[in-house]
Amino acid sequence: MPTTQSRPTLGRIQVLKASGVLAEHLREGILSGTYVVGAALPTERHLAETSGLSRASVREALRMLEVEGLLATRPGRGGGSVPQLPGHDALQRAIALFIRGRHIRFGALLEVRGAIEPPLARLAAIHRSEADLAELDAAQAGMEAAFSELPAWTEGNIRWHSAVVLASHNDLLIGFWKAIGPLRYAASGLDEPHNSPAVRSAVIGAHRRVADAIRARDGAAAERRMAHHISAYRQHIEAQTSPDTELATLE
Amino acid sequence: MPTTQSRPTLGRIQVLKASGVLAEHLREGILSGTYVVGAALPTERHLAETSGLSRASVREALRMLEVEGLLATRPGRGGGSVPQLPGHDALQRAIALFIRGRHIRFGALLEVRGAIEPPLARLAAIHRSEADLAELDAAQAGMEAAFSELPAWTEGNIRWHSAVVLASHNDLLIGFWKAIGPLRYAASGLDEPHNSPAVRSAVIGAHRRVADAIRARDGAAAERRMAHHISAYRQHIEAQTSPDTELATLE
DNA sequence: GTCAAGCTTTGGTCTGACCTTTAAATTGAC
DNA sequence: GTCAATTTAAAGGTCAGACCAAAGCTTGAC
Repeated sequence: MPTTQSRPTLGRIQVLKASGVLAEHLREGILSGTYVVGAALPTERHLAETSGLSRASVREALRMLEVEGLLATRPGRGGGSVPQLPGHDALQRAIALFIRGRHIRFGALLEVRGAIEPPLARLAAIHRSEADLAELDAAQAGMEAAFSELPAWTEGNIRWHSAVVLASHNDLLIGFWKAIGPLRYAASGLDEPHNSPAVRSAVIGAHRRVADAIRARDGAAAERRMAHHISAYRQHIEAQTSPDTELATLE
Repeated sequence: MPTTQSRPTLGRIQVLKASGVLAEHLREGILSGTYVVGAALPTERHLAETSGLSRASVREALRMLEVEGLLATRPGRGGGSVPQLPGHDALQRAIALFIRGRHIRFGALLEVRGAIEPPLARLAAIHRSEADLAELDAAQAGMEAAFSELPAWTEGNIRWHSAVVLASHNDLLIGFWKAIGPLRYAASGLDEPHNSPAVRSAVIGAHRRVADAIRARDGAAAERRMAHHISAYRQHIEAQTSPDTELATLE
């Protein structure tokens, strides 16, 4: 019978699950401010009642939003599901999953870092505040003071690079950078015991030049110098670690 | 009584939920290959039996993995939960949520694009294959042919930039780039009806110069020229759209 | 006033049932 | 025998109701 009826193009009807619909509603409510961040949602039983769904469906929706970083749930009286805005941690988890799942090689991570950190330095030169400069100086001073104390040196190095990145005030790029950081460290052996004093002196000089450009609001110079610095680091690392190493578990 | 007992540093004991434990097990199994991608997982009832949990808990775990992009579930006989590796779509969803939640401004998105696309051009020059060059040429020819046909022109423009980006063969950076693309278009009015013929001629010239550098494997030139091209586009766009526009709904 | 015991609220989990979807198996007309 | 319609079975989707566990609140003994 129905062979000659009109067949409008209609691809794969999207069957919506109850939990999915509720999740969508809550997601939109949290992002748009209808559900106030920090103030607990109605209880599961209440959500079930008002939505007409079962508690099981409500809970599935809440689990989804939890994974998305949109709420945190705590048991017990005074607990509940508290909305929050997705932070760097949620972004980082998603990126880490992507990296593991797609078998991203270590070399590709170095490429990404080499790609985004110089532009971050440029943005830092443009957007940096006085407080950013102070933190940058403090990190630099810390490294120079810890010149011959390797754990502190490494820690200071991370702090310095973080200071540059944060000074960019570009939250999304900062998120990308922070997401690949831990994986890089994990793959390169956590700290870098392979730094000769000569290398460390060179690092201090390079940092100083980048910081000068940021202070002078010279974006082009900051980007160029950071690219140079990272390129040197990369040659240094690639001489010791195979760029074909596959990234494994996170932390 | 317990004031002087030894107090080892112990922060916030992590209380694990049954669903969380199961999710972790399945996640690890999928990523490590114990559960074969494409081959359905055991049924929910079976998972419940073997794990000793209830079906409700099993389903919460499955919902979590579904959000993470690690599996797809279909009802009906022959259906089931089929493992998959997280793709660009999952990454894009997470990034889109981050952008909405953190109220990232349109201007910041332009910064991100300006930051990562030039390095992508450099990587394209390094890693491009012959097939990549062919696609790049085809996109270029398509644009020139559609010079006075705006929708096709815009489509061709996207295709050309995609061709450059894909030629980089850096899956993570490609993921970043693809994630911010739709949001950029959404915020800038989807297509760009504001292109005068003079602008379009300039675009064709700029594209040709970038492509030449990629063909010649000249990474530095490709990056420089792409940066120049994007910078011009950005000034063009910012004259028409406020960079302070907040990004709203996706798609 | 202090502190411990119990109460109450809220999420966490389980059991078992029933509905819906979809592919496979069966049946029957030709 | 072949093919289409029908039936059946195997999944996921949903629900209802119970009980457990955590954690703040209340109350009462001291």
